[in-house]
Amino acid sequence: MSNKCEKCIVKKFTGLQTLSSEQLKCISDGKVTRSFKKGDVIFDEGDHLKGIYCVRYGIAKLSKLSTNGKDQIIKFVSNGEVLGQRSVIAQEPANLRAVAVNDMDSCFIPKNIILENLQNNASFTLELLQNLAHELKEADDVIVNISQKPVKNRIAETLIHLEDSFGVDHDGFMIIQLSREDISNIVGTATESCIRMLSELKKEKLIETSGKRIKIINRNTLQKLGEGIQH
Amino acid sequence: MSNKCEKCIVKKFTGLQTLSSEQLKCISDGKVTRSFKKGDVIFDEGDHLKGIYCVRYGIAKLSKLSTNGKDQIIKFVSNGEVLGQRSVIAQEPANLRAVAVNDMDSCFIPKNIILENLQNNASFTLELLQNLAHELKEADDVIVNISQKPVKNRIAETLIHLEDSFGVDHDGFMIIQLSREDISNIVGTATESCIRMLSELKKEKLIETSGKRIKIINRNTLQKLGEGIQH
DNA sequence: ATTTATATATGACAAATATCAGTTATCTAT
DNA sequence: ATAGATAACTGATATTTGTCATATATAAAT
Repeated sequence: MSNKCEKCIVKKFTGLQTLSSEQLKCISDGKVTRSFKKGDVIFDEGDHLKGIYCVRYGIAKLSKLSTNGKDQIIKFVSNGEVLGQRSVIAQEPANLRAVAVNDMDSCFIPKNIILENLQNNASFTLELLQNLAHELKEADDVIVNISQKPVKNRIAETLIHLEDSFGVDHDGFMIIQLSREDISNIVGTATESCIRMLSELKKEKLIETSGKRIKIINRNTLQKLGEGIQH
Repeated sequence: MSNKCEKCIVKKFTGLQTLSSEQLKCISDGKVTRSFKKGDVIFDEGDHLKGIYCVRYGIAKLSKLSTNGKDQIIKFVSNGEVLGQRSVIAQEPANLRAVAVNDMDSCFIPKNIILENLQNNASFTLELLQNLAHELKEADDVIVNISQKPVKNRIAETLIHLEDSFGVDHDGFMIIQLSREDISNIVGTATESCIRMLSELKKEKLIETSGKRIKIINRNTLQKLGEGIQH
């Protein structure tokens, strides 16, 4: 795996593609490759980030602690996506906590390089802008779903979304493996409720499980359920 | 009220401050002042926006229809704020519906002026970027609150937020007047539940009401309730 | 391989919220 | 000012979801 930014495939998925060769060289020289073990905290709510993390391999979850002590998962970030951009752009402390869902490799790009490009590189900034615009739309969707759909539908939707985002292995089980607690923290429900709903989905032959591993076996019905078309 | 952009006070609250005098002149010449009556739909989900709306006077609500037929209110936009920026930036159809909460005046700035500035005017783009970054943070907060706090707390928080955003009149009643249905669509609950909670807050002497008008009379306790400190 | 810890699962029950029905108040239009 | 329409309110009840207790399964550690 090359550690030259010019050759990194990740850049093609991010605003980094708009950086010039010299700039990429510069990042490449200054950058640090940071690896995290499953469960490691990449940054926490309130941290002052010194740069952004470009995920090369693995998955991170972004979450926020509620006053009731529950940790709401806001989104996942994986290969070719970027962590911490919002905070660096707004020059504010992180509003979310980032934790590695599995072992993870990332490139750390120092804040000053980002800020400099924000000043001088219009296409870079535009790219970030469209990134944020997309994230904002997704956040709006989450708000609607979480407030209007019953737990079971939200779980159905979450499973579809997780499969689409991270794919399945050779047996058809989803690549991403989350604890029941994580899933309940995505949909915003009690862990027991989440487990119950998964059991129902199993009984209804929409999914199969094997430990943490989950396989969708009736995608159509599950998807309709997630869209709230039927009970 | 001047209709020259160079002199418009609104520009100081928006990215428009970063436009040059010639650019402002250009917008001023090309722009259209658009007025809306209470309840008018400014744009709808799926509309292809031809520009953004800069609110000079009045308040608009942004909402999204759920599959269950309920309209989730995502946020409000008022004086000096901008409507439709996300869609124009992302060059996508609107993901939200915008409706005038009361009579409203706005300046319409055509898309091409925005897009051109996105290409050539780094400070303008940066300003928008920070705008979106802020909106994104707020959306994250909404997700956590709506999924983790009970209805009563969310209503308390909403009332505090509405008072802070739009202020009170000489009698201490909130300027913004929403229907009970609107309030329930902010917190994501049934209208009857919302009414019941407002009644409780009245009994507990945290608020007073007079028709649609609401006055906060024990801000401290209401705020603590909204923050989830106590039941 | 066996113990220990942690995660998953299920039942019984409590609490929160939604729904439905019906009443009263407020707004709107003539 | 009055009639009709719409919104606000309240009670009774159903449904959904959360909590607590406990059992079983899985993972981690010696």
